[in-house]
Amino acid sequence: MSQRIILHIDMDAFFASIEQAAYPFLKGKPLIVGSRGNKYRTVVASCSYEAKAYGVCSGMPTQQAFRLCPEAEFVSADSAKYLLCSEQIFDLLKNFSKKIQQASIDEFYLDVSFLKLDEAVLLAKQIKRQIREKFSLCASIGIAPGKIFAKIAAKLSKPDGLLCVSHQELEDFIHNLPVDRIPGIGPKLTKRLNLLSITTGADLAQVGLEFLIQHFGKIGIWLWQISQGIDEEEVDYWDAPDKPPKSIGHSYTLENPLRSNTHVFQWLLLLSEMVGHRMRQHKLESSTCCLWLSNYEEDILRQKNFHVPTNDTAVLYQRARYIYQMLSPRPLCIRALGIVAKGFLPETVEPLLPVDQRQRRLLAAIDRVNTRFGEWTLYPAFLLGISTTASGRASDSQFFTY
DNA sequence: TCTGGGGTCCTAGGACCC
DNA sequence: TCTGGGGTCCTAGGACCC
Repeated sequence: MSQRIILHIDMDAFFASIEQAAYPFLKGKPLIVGSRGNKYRTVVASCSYEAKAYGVCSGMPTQQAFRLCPEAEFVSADSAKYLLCSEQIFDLLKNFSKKIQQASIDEFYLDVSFLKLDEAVLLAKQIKRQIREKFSLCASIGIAPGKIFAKIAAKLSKPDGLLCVSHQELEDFIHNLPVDRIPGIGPKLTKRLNLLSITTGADLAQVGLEFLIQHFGKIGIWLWQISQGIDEEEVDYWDAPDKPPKSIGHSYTLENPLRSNTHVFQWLLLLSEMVGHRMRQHKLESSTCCLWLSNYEEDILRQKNFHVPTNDTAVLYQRARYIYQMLSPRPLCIRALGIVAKGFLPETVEPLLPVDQRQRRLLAAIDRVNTRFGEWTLYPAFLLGISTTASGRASDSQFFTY
């Protein structure tokens, strides 16, 4: 049987590089891209290599990042722009294989098993060149006989790298790999492995399957497979239907903590509308509502199955509010809150009751207005007075309530 | 001035039913 | 009437990823 050849294309400093390409004055400068809102109250979504040189990295609180690099430029993330660019890169990659899969906004897999290995290396060089010419962006590419090994190779080759691991080289590659470089092994698992004197792929291979199952259960099987170079997960065809999401949620960390129920209810309605709107876009209804709250001491997560699926903002809101009111004790002060919907079913074709049919038409009309004239053109009157960058709303005077 | 926001998958205990 | 075993669902929580 011929060996598989998988390419993992991993964009370098994706968001920051797009901003540098769009605004040339940012080129060559340390740049931090964070989420919308106060630039000192967020985390680094992406940063340029000039910023990385100061020790800045993704996921770091921006406060810490600015301490390391006070002269860094800051740009609020523009996810629509990054998504568009990601789609264009995906379109470009479709030219090279029918088996191509988007792994995240800035990562793609390409199965080119129909090529010889040296041809695959030439193709990878061609892809890098085309991405540079068309988008002024750098991509790192890993080539290996399995998806996870290609991904590791791409990460190791950064920035602007190309690393090919042949079938013959795979065993050495894995044996020399520190376990914390394997995607799926995070800080906790690394610590547990290290306590058992397992620090490399060679150690994983040496302790054997039985030992790994004994200590890690199902994850142990997966760890052993990695140590043996086994990864048979397929790359999807590019025209495979999109998998529906398993959950849809929104959360928001507040500038000032909430201390009154009225304010909590306003936020729950806002979040219900955000979640409901996205479910309606996906034509999904959910039966399980999950409420997440954080005060300064702990996170509280409560979910409840309501059996009757819905994507109606008002019903979602009632459910979130119900879960909130059932909390005992209820936190007196809330710094962040969120709602997640899960347990999806496809939207019912047409509700049976006239009252539900009217509500469905009303929601659809509101969604159409907001799609055409901008988010939050129409919104519930109960939200008057909430000022938030989370919703993307400007001032109330430009909008209409219902 | 000290940690965002969106997800996925897995595990484990309790309730409930047969 | 009591007890036990097995399966499934619900819920909470942990770990990880980008």
